[in-house]
Amino acid sequence: MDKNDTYILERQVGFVMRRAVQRHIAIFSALIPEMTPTQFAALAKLCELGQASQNELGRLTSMDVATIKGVVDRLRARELITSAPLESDKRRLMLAPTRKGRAMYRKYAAQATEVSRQTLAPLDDEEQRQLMQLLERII
Amino acid sequence: MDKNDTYILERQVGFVMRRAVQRHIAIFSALIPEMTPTQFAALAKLCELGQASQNELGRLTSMDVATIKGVVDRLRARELITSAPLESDKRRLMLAPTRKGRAMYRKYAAQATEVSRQTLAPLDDEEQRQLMQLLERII
DNA sequence: TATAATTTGTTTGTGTACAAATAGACTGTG
DNA sequence: CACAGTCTATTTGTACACAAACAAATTATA
Repeated sequence: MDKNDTYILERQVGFVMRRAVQRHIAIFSALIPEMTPTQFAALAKLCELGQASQNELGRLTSMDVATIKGVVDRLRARELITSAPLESDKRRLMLAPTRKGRAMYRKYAAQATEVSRQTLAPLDDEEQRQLMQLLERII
Repeated sequence: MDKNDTYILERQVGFVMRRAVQRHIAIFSALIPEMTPTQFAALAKLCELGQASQNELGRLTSMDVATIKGVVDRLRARELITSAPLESDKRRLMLAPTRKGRAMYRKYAAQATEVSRQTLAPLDDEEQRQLMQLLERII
């Protein structure tokens, strides 16, 4: 078995990305203990859109139907968003942020940007741009 | 509010990394449907080491104590690894791959390398090296 | 040596994440 | 109109992932 054939866990992209995500989540929960990255993503996107169906919000935040349901349930339980079936299409569940939800988003938007800044802090500006571009290409 | 102050989900490292990991996991489970990336990581590291305590294996694979316990339980249930308390230190649970576990590892090691290859396929060699190096620096 | 601190492992609870099965609502086409 | 296909949401089951609390064993130190 050649040296280059050996499987080395530490050199696999998946492993390295998993660890990078772990560090990112740790930074996030240190700066924004009130909610998870996923919850914030859904709330932020909904605030940006004004309103959206659950499915639509899931697609735009890259969450599976089952996942977005759970996230929406928890956001609704905390009264950060509301949901109501759409009159014109009774399959769809329209979501909208509450005043409290919008306030929460405004409160943490700057912090969320800071999370990204700290995550990328070991890199200089050019390297940060490179990393983002490379990541976007392997999505 | 300045344009640059606006929080744009799609431009946050965390969001982009989460999507890249999603794609990676999809590739993994297409090529290696028999086990998860996490299970394979633990099995691979244990095969590399020959044996290790549960805690040690967790540290080396970046898994939380609760997480590694679950992973170990499932690998043991499938008879890919064995576990036994250590005589000289009764706190420690020594793990080792079974013959079946080693066979499984050998069977999929090349496939696992292929998973990394396909994940990075959109990038040329130089870009792949860059991405890996940049990721390693933000861990 | 007694006990304080550390290490290892388990348990519980919460939160993603996805597959697969189901049900109800809509849309398009014959 | 009928009905096949599609879309939206829910439910169930499995698998990470981490925090916090706990017990047991070991090590360090007073």
